[in-house]
Amino acid sequence: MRDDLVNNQTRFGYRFAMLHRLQLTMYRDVFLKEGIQPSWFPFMVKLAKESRPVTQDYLSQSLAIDKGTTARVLSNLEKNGYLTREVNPENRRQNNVITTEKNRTTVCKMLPFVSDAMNVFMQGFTEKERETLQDLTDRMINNAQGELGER
Amino acid sequence: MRDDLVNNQTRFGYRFAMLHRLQLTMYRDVFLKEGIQPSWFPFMVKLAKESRPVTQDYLSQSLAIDKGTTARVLSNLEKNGYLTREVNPENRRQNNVITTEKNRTTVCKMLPFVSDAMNVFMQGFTEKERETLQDLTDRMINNAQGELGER
DNA sequence: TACCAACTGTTGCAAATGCAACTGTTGTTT
DNA sequence: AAACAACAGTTGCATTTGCAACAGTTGGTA
Repeated sequence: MRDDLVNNQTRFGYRFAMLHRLQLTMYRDVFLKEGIQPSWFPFMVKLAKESRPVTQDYLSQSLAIDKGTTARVLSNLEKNGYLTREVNPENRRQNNVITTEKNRTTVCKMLPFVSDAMNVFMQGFTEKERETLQDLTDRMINNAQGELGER
Repeated sequence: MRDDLVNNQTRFGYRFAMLHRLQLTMYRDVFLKEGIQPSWFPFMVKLAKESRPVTQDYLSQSLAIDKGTTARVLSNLEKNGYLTREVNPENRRQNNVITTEKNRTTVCKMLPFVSDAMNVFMQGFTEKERETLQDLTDRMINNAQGELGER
């Protein structure tokens, strides 16, 4: 082992990727059994939380997911009845994307599984530690989105 | 906005995924310009740190990446001269995977870019906060790997 | 020895994903 | 008004990825 090769700073990249892969592994099966593709979920949750129509561009930007990918995922979600899309009459370049009740219901049904997975990750964490983690991760996301937004 | 729909616990899943996507966006270009596929990097780093041959199964398990994916990534890395593979004579099911000097050199060349990206994420973080983040993320990874390893 | 289960790696398949090129729409400038 | 740039979304392409089926190897058991 050559510990000098990779310092703690760079290892955060590895940690982010690991956490992402591990969580996917943890609930992929449950999602697929419910007919939900894991790639759908970020969009489903984001939409469920919105009370008014949003554009695809908004979803793409706020989730940091490519607009092409977004277009295809939304197309699948529409086919499966989780959302409706219609051209915005005031700006015919945009689509008004709106959640259905089916989407909200399904999201509520799936959230406990995510919560369970998160409990595995945070086994042995104090309430204080969970709060700290929340604070640090949210700040990192804001920092990164701020930087990328400037380009 | 319906904040009651998704509590803070479940939002950690979203945060992990966001951090992962954001970091990829941040240095994908730099990697590709150097002829490195982002998917190669975890394997390159892991191998560079090992002084003795490892199996594909070890890499797959320790990185939480599917063994099929591992086989294909390693095949590409071999073609590009970043590692050598040979059947282990003592157990002909296994491959001895060994880093080349080219791999170590390239990893060292790329690490500063990762480090820069991490600095963006942790803008405004105190040294103490970085240490806390390291502690919390490492514990989460251990928790999750422990759980998944039991299956 | 013969059989069988576990192990290790490979490959077919389907789905995901970023990029770039493209279409159509809107807004700005001359 | 005409030309052009910016915007929003779609699609072709190449790459990635997990799962499952498979092949070869090893170890244990009858």
